[in-house]
Amino acid sequence: MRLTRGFFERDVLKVAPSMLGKLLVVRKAGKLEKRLITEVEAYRGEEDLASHARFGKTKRNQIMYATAGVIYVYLVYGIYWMLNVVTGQKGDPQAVLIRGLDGIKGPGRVGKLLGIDKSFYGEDLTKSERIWIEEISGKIDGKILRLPRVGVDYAGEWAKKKWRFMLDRF
DNA sequence: AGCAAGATCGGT
DNA sequence: CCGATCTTGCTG
Repeated sequence: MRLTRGFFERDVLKVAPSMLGKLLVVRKAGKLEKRLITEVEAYRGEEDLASHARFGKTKRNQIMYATAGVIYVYLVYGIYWMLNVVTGQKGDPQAVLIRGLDGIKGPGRVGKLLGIDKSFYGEDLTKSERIWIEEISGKIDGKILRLPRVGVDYAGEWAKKKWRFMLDRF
């Protein structure tokens, strides 16, 4: 069953770990690509110096201030599309970066596999016909690891926060 | 207008 | 360790 608005409207530190073990579904060339989400990172508010929202609202990050459940994508290093989900209350910039799927490690590879590009910016996960997240039947066993976020050394103390979550056995 | 750096990855 | 490749946000 597809996740609805309420799931994403909670604080990002609640949403991020609860996205683990959910199924990311993307329609690609007419076929549905379904993968378990195994690793995510939380970015929380303008005060979070690791977040793109640290400069306040800009053209690139404006979607982070929108209603939860929409997608934030951006290009890093001129090559890789990063797939994020906006969370929390409207006006409060929060997002979850999807860093890994079952069998796919690394956010750059996730974007590449799923064919993510600029056209996904602002897509609504609760309504879209080509991308959404589903609850799976049954339970995922194993614990959730909490680790520091990757590639944000410039963020000082904020780089040390353990806002990266991953399923132990993947 | 110009520039340095980037929520990465693959090859040396 | 380094290059790829291009957008972004800051500086002047």
